[in-house]
Amino acid sequence: MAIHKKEEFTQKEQELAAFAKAMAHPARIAILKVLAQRNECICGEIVKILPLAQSTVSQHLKELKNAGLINGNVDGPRSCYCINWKSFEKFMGEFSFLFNKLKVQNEKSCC
Amino acid sequence: MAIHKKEEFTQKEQELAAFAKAMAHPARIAILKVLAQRNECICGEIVKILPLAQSTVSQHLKELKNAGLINGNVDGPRSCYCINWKSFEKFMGEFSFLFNKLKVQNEKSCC
DNA sequence: TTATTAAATCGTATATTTGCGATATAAGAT
DNA sequence: ATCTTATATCGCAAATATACGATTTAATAA
Repeated sequence: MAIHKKEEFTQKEQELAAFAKAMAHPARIAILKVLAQRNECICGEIVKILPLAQSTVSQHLKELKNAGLINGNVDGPRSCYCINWKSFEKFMGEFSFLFNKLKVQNEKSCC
Repeated sequence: MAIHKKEEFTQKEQELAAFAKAMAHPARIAILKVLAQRNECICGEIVKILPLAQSTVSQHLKELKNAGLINGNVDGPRSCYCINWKSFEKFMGEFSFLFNKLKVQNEKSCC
């Protein structure tokens, strides 16, 4: 693209899009699932489970962390990740709010 | 990437990722908002509202339609779009189910 | 029929994402 | 101090997404 126009949209629109983007890859959905299922925050476990190289998984984890969907902290020689439920709920709530609210006043779709 | 590995993930993971991807751009969030707010399914209206060229908007609409998030039908010389509430609810439900369910059994995050 | 209008599609430039191997970093083990 | 193990980061190649102008398509208006 010539110029990226993302900044011409509202803050909220950009935030929701960024949240969606963080989940817009099956590998990251799979990572979130694994993190959500375990009581312990695995790290190398994810690499074993996913069909991807270690460096690629690390990159996906970084994206999820940057988006605020997961937390991570170093634990000795390894890293420990887990879902950031607060931000997750915040975004899910915003999506539901945005669309559910509107749905009520516009129940009948015209096409 | 050398080879795209998306098909190595489960069907559900791919579906959720595709849904998220459809919303992973502020322009598409904005389009969904406009469609949700109006009782009538606009078309050229969206072009007027968004800071993007007509062809670009058309492209975004196509993506939303392909992802099943909106419906569209030709109405004379113009096109009419609206939110596909059913598929929207389906996906929102799946996300909530996946993560809310897991959250209950894993309330305490370790980091 | 020809012009107008609305929207889709094509072609193309540029930006971003995805993926991997290689390398770096950092902590614990020997 | 050196080796091992776990993870992060770098550099690069290939794929995909974003954006636009130009063109096409299709329906209504003149």
